[in-house]
Amino acid sequence: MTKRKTVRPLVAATTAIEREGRPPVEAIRSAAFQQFAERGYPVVTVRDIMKACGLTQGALYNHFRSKDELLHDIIASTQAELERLCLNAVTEAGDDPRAQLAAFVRAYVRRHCRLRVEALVANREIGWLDDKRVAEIRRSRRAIRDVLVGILSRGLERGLFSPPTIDGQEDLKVMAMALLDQCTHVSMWYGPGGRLSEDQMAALYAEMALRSVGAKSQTN
Amino acid sequence: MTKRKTVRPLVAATTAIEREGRPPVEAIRSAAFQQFAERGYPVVTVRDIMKACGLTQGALYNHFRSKDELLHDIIASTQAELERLCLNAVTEAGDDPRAQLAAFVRAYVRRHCRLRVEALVANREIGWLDDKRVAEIRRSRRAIRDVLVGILSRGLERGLFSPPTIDGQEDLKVMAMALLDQCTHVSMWYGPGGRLSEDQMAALYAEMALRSVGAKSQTN
DNA sequence: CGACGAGGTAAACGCTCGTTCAGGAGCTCT
DNA sequence: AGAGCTCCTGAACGAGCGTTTACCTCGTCG
Repeated sequence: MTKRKTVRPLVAATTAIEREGRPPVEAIRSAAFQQFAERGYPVVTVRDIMKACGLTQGALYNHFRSKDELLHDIIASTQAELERLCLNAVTEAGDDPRAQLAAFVRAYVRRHCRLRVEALVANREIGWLDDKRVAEIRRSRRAIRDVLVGILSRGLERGLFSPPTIDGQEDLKVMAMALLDQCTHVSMWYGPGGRLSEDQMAALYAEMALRSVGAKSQTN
Repeated sequence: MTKRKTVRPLVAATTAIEREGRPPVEAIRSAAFQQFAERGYPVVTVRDIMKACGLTQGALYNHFRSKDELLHDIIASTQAELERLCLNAVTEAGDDPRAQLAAFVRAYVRRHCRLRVEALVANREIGWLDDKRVAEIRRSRRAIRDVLVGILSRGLERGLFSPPTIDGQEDLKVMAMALLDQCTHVSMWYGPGGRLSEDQMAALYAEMALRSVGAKSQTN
């Protein structure tokens, strides 16, 4: 078999010819999102992206310095918005770590259901960026994880959580990673075809998280 | 920037020049595993793989029909072994669904810690295979998920689990996916550098799973 | 009206890819 | 010794890649 012509979508996504009066930069960004999500950064060509929004290869370089920079542009904006969303959810949830954890998970899951294409790309394609940019994204991911670790450790201090222990000691970082993995990868399989709505998914995952960390009852 | 020369590893992995007396097919398989895990299937070239085991490009085609078939070969064998491992763990765990769930999760997590390179490739690179082969792998994944669903539903029948409900009803498939996502993606970040051993990871994840599904106590 | 710049086209460049193939080295058999 | 294998080499192939370039087509404004 020689070079593959068409690759099956890595995840289902709506296909549509882009650009209905939108400024071309936006059309390119959105077409790139679709294509990267469906088939993965390295196999999507500049020609593919530009054809999807009715332009030709060369026109990309009127708007972005390179294919790499296009990827960075869409990943970085998505990631920044996710970080902001998580922080907001927690600060608006009041003082109780149980409410904070539930709010965090709900917001995080809802977003990964609704914007699964964007989430998918941001999570899967970082590796193609150069070192400095990858470091920037990873900092943001660590920040999100640390928000979660913070919630867990406050809940533990106040005796509201009793998470599993290993040799009598908790490992909050690992627990936070486990919870995040669970919520993040909803974007790999959740689709409008499923039985559960976004809100139902959010509620289910929040409940599982509360149980995992042994949250004392009487909660929101 | 033109075509990228070197890409940062997507995940840390030991690098070593392969082939110490092993038959070349084995050396190729193992070199391919390393490289696919570190940098991803589409950007790893046939030349890369063969250089890593001290041969030249052309020699690949004495052992595999194509680069595609090499990928299929290593993914399929890994996946088959995972399926077998999961079934074994459950049947050896006796009759109690709580013990079955714990045994399943322990085996699954331990394996994804120990063989994280293999797990990573099998999970991330399926998309590059052709339709028939991808269907085969997905069947195996579904089978594993259904083992988990079976455990949950037996536990529910016997009143040993009380999982979260959505509008008064459980969704065992979604719960099973959530648990599997959590355990699978350990392979993305777990490393020998971490505080927890494989067994400790397995124990922690098993405990989280039992709590998530509301397993009644007196267990293991 | 004519200059100008923004933003498009399509050919071309240099490179790398997966794969093929003619040739050769090193075995084991007879 | 030499035929017949198994396996490897290294050049070659056609194709596709990201990017550059020369040119074209507008709408705007002095």
